Amino acid sequence: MADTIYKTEAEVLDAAERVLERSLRAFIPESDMPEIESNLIKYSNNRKGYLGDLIEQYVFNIKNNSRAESDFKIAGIELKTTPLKVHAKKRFVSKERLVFSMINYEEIIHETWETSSFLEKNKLLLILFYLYSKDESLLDYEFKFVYLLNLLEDISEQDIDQIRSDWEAIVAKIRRKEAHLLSEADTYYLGACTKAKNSQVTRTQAGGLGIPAKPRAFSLKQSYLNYIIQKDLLENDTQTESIYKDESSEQTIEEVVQDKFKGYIGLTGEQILKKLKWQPDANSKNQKRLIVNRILTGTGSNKIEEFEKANITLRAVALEPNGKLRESISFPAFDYKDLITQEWYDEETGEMSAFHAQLETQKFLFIIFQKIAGTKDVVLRGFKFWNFPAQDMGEAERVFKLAQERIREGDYKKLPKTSESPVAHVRPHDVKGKSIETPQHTQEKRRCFWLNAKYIERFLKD
DNA sequence: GCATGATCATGC
DNA sequence: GCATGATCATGC
Repeated sequence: MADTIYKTEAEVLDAAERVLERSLRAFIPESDMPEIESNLIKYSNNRKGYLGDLIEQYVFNIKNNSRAESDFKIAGIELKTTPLKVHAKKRFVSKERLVFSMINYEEIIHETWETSSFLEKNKLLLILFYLYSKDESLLDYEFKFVYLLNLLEDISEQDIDQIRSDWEAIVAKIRRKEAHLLSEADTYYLGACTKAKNSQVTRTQAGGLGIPAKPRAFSLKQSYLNYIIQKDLLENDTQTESIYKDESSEQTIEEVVQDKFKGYIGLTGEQILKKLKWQPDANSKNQKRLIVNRILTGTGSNKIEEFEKANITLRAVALEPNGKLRESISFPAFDYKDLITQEWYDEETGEMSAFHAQLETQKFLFIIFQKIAGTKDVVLRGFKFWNFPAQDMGEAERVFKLAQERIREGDYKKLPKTSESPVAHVRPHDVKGKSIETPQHTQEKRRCFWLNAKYIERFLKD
């Protein structure tokens, strides 16, 4: 049967919407099943690519040929399939980032955003969201949403400006021959995520003599995709507040934050409260955090739309009067039995351990206060966007694996201490007296990974 | 002064 | 009620 030729977006969309609340199996004739079943066994390591191929063939009636061009040549649409998982409160969240084409380090340095191969290929996306289940054949994944997304028209101007700025930041790093230092958390909405069958694969970067770099692809961050799912597809009220003044603002996230804090840097806590004309209920311990929320949103809300989309975690830190940082930075408590099953990086699926994912994808916004000697007050010194540097990832991996080893041995007295690594350690993190079960069926207090105070301190200096 | 263990306050 | 971010307490 000849390929179907699609002439308009509407025709493609009509064809796509037939999959809603159904799975692929319903589209495949019985006679083709034996071959597909045997392919499924053969391709078990690359199931996602095969899912896309099957959709093109059986849902859209297009034979798989060159994938370099747009999937629907005439309509100019790029087809994407991406997994969802169930979430208790939000119904569905994205299981992964949305991955685009590979970054060609040697070619991309000659591009501009307007002429970029990224924009050329991906400005019009047809995204099929399916509900993933690890026990099911991919033929039985149920499709939940079909979304035709025109990047330049459907995404707000602010967000597309930010995406452009992200693209430019990634390319600038590649131009500096620092492709080996790229991290998904370098940028806000568009990221450069790793993409390789195994972690040994490397690519030559621009300039020829540079250090080999991991292959990476452009991706829309999982956090950004989640926002699209909640707002555009589920039409949930996200209950977040934008930090932008109005829709015509052309600033990046960093510029908006800069503007918000400008009038407050150098003031004491007391002066800031006066300026905000606001008094918190009690002299509570998280007063600094409440002040920061107030400065950013005006209302004190702590759910900021742009921070959720970009996976930015806000941390208020207090330097000592002498400029030292006393407190380390904590991560969520881990479960011992779960932790020893995690792989730092799963070569087959590309999945990361929780700690690795936090370091690779999370951006921090540190709001830096300094204690004033002899008083209880503080001064607002400034702020710093930061993400875990790629060159320290190996050390984080070492601490992670050390923790796993000691847990497997049941040696809870010897979990990695501050003195064992310049970067990270393991320490208790729990409310009083709360214990959980270990792999050895004993009870242990809950613990988590921390980034050493001394390690963070040097990034907070201006 | 620092490392390590322990706990508080808040919001979901 | 619990997880999370923030901070305190203790001992060397």
